[in-house]
Amino acid sequence: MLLPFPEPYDFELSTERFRAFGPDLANLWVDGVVHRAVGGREVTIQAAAGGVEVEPLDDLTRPVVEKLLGREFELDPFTAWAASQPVLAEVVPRLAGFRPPLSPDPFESLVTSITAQQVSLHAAFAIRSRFVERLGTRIGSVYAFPTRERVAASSEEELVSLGFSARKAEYTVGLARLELDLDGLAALDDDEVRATLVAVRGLGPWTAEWFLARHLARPRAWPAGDLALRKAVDLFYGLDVHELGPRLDPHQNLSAHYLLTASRMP
DNA sequence: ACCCAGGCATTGG
DNA sequence: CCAATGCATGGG
Repeated sequence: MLLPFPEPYDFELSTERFRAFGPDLANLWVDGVVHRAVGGREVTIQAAAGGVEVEPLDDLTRPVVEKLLGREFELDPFTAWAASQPVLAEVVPRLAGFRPPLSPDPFESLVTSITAQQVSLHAAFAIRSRFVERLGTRIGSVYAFPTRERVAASSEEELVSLGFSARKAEYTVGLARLELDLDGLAALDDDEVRATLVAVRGLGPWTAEWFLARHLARPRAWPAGDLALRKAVDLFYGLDVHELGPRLDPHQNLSAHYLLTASRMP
């Protein structure tokens, strides 16, 4: 069934992140089709005229797919603004129809970031794949990302056996067991979310900012500590990432995604 | 055999 | 309060 998206929308380009650094077992891309477990069922998503074809599409799967594909981003104001900006006036049209994917679940978003701290994304994807395979539930051809309950019940040694450092294993299990309403973070403003997350062991400024950007889709999220973003900003602008941030206000999040994606286009 | 990669907490000055 | 250090894996 068709889930309409505002034009333009380039599904292939937008889902590039699900395959750019190795297979993502929780967001599995196979031959132009994205597979994702939702509520114990396998959902398939593929490009279609006027939007994406989603099977099955119902009240349970629709909000997850909309979140996953970043349907909440308002691209028109961004592209109109970008047209008058240095660098972005060139970069954004080259990625016409790019809509950053989001992490539909807060726990998944945070654990994904912990696994990606410091190491290359290739290494992070490999480690995370083993984690998803071991602690997640297989639903057809895809895996449901491990639940918070399942991770809370697992041991740090088990995660270490999958390639987590002892520290990251401790952070991940600790987060799962922590008494903190992760869904409730959506009700807080940006600075409150930052303060709450940074107070959690293992979650620093970088992780908090990517949570704002990739889970909450906050327009002003700007992961200035991100190594790849620093390099992209230096490449395109010859500027320090902290200098550029305020100039992009209030479009930092989409700008960051476009710059990062553009920086790895051939 | 190195060295670096989309951080973070800990330790030592 | 800032600088230095260890961390585990994958790719070059």
